[in-house]
Amino acid sequence: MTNRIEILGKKIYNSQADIDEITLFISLLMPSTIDKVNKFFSPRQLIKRDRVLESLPTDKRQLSSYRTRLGTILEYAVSSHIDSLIYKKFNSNLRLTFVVANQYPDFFVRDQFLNPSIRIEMKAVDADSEEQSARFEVLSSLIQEEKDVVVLMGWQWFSDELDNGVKCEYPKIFSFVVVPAAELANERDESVRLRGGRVDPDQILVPKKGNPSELKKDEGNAGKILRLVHKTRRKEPFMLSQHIQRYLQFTDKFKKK
DNA sequence: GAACGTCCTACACGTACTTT
DNA sequence: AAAGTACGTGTAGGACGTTC
Repeated sequence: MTNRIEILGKKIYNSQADIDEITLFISLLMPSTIDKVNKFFSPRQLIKRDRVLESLPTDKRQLSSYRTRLGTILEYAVSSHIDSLIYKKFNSNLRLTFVVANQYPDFFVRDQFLNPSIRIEMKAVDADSEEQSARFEVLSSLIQEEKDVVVLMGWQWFSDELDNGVKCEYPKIFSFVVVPAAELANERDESVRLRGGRVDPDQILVPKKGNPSELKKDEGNAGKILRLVHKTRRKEPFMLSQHIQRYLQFTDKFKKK
């Protein structure tokens, strides 16, 4: 395992890795990272009192806000652990950096010359939200097929008890998937087309409700993570790529019981 | 009941303009 | 000139009613 990571990392900083290898590389780094975040970061810094003593917002405007915030914090924690792993193995040949410009993507893995070798978009999804409507809306035209991956993580509140008996809760990441961004975007675009829409380089268009022959700009539904793969394609998973199949296994974990 | 469509909110800024 | 007000923008998300 460790050896595989080292081989892949070396290929990456020598610019010899393809997108499947890049996806695998990030995937292999995730389990121990998530384990660390769940065992140390989250119970230490995201802990709060019991739901009864310290309730979560129920007002939807607060809900949206705290989920966004928690997602960002988890992205920070996860990315920091990934970076400490690659720092140990590759020193300054590879590093995981934040993209500080407020735009796609979230992170670059940079090589020794600080050139981006991998571009990462990270999404943290709350299992308890009504419809997991985190979105992947990046236009296909902005995606670099050979470099871009999306990391999705599912999290939920976990109830626990301190040694002194105090009841508490903190978020735990229970699932993840790493997918080439281009594949996910293609799947989304295909879904838009199957619904009668059109994908341009600069916008996603969907049929108007009253008058389906007329197209209008998508309002943000196309990228919602549970809607990404069109239902007709979901019925025939063997037609889909391995990556998309793994993506569907990930989203299945969110389906309401 | 799942899938889809509509409309809403927070944040972290920004600019343009008015009041003190 | 400084402080305050009003509204704008892009990126994060959200609930919920309607349709299939």
